[in-house]
Amino acid sequence: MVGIKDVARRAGVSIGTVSNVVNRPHMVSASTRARVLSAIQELGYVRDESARQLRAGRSRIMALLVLDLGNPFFVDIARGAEETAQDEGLHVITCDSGHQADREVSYLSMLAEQRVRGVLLSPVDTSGAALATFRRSEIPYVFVDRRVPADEASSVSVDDVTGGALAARHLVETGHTEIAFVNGPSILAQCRDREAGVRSVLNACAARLSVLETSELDVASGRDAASRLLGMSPRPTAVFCANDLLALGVLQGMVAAGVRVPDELAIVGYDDIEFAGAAAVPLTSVRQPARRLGRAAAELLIAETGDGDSDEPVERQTVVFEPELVVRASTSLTRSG
Amino acid sequence: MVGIKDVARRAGVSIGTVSNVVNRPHMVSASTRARVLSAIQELGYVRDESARQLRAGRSRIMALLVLDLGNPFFVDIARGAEETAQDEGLHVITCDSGHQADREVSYLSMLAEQRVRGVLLSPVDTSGAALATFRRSEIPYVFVDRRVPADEASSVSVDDVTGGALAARHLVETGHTEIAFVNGPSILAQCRDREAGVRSVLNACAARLSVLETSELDVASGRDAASRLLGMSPRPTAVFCANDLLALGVLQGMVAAGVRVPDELAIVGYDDIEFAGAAAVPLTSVRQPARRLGRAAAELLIAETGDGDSDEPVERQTVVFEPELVVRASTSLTRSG
DNA sequence: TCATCGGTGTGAAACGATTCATGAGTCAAC
DNA sequence: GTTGACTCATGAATCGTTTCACACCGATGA
Repeated sequence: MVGIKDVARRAGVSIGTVSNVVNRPHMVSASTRARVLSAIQELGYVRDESARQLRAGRSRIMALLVLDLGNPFFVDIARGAEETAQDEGLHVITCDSGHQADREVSYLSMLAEQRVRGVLLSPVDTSGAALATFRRSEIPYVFVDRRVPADEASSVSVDDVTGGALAARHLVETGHTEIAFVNGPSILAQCRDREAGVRSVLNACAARLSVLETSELDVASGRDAASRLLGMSPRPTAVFCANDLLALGVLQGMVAAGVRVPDELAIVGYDDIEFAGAAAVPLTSVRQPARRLGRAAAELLIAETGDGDSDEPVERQTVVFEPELVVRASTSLTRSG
Repeated sequence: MVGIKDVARRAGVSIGTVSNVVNRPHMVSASTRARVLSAIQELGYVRDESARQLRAGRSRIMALLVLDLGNPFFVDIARGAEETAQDEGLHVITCDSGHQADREVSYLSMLAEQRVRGVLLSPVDTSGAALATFRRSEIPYVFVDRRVPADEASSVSVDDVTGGALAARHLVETGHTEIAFVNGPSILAQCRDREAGVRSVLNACAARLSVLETSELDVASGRDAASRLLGMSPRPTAVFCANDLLALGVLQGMVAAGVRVPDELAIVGYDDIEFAGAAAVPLTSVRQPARRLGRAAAELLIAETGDGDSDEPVERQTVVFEPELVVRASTSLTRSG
């Protein structure tokens, strides 16, 4: 593989000069520069980032480690992060832990070995066992879609308690008193918070709440939940799902079972992914500003890693966005039900 | 940041010994090994992959560069690739070109600088302008979801001509004679092939075909196409879309306009993403084995990069999977239409 | 004529790991 | 007591860059 010294030889200059041509062209006379550039062209020289990084001690890559790329919510976060990174001349690599703690650990250790500039992290494991070892690497990280105390790290999240409350209030206001909450694994803070929001509203009124916990936050789990809901008596008249994938699964199960939505069962999802609006019955959902989440997280991380020229420690920030309820057909009675 | 020499000093051994403990533990006596390991623990040493890679000349990372992570089809490909990579002790990083040639170029040059082990590539640009410079880096690559001549590179794809024909035949067989094909940008080989498949069937029978080309392969473009379809006269009775995102958009537009599906308009999608089955009207779709695609591509790449120990050039392979039609409600008349 | 100075280019010292030839020590066999 | 074989550990060379102190050169000013 052709290296800088091959270029130097070809152009008849020293390797230092080649490096200057590449990194500080103004320090090199026009004629030399032209000679070096054409040598680079002819040889097809591509600079070796690992050598560069070894010398520099820092990488130009930031990582985004998400819970589930199958969830378009996280894809939107990735898009937001990439937008910001691109503005700063950084690259983003996206890793998918698939909700598995061991994969999270494996990715984190790889990222530490790569000495990435920083990590945007949407962690599986709240206990921090995975993070405990990573933290020693001193690579900065920012939590995404998870609020943590500011002394631990910066974080960008959406107020899930409010989100849960929004959904619950909407169901109460549309007259439901028998409500189910299909929640994901309670190990996830998002799930616990959404449930807390739901309870805060329902405890204050006459509605009855049943909570069904699923093992995953995906469509298949939603279908499972649907069959469990069908077996309940009295059967709830409304169901709120911890995310849109669950809601789509529940909807699918209900449609298959001939249950009319929203007449016999109202459904509210969470995230407002693009597919929510295109569902069998367009889903009412709690919208999260995913792209802005990604942008903000990347900005915080960049601020934290700084340009390395100032020594003052950047203070950590906790950014919390507000969710928004989007009402669609899945909770709006159109015919007399 | 703590390096191998800090560990060596702490454990009272040479750096070579520390390296041996990490990479060939059996070559080190038990007592020394224990001493070194505890030094590593205490100091929180994390080996620097860039130094390692600089020495080794090769990376342990393979890249997957896809057209659009917002399309679950590509997420499934990523999952498949990761499964295979994990078995080989490699890591996958996923990059999203978002159908933009300039981002593709930018990612490719980053990957070349990183000296990744190889790239699984689902390219925007068929002309190969982006690839032309990348090819000089001599980093192996395998095409995913795009067939190319075997002398150019290995490739793993699905027979899109057959896929298009499957969809068209299904529509003809269910009695349609006025058929629209909502296609993505014809710059994409997949789109051209699917159209060819459609034409091969429709030319042989009495059906009439109109082709609508969209600028993107996403839900929003599908909605646009829907409004164009609504304005046509005679209005087609069936529409085949080049992927499920387009189909979902068309479906959404039709439902919003009060057009009954499938009674007034039958719809067929492509890819059979998970959301197709959960749509407003469950979509008939042409299924592609995305995960197997990813797995196969990763396997080919790994075979190609080899273990570096043998010099015989691995011959390139062209793997082609067969698509499969999945019939659902969007093309099955249930009431008298 | 001599010091100074900006503009260019050089060469060597890092960066942090891996690897390999070599050496030091131990033990068994002759 | 010498030899050979074997086990462990060492130290230096190496990977491909960047960076920095220094050298060179022609021009300018005193």
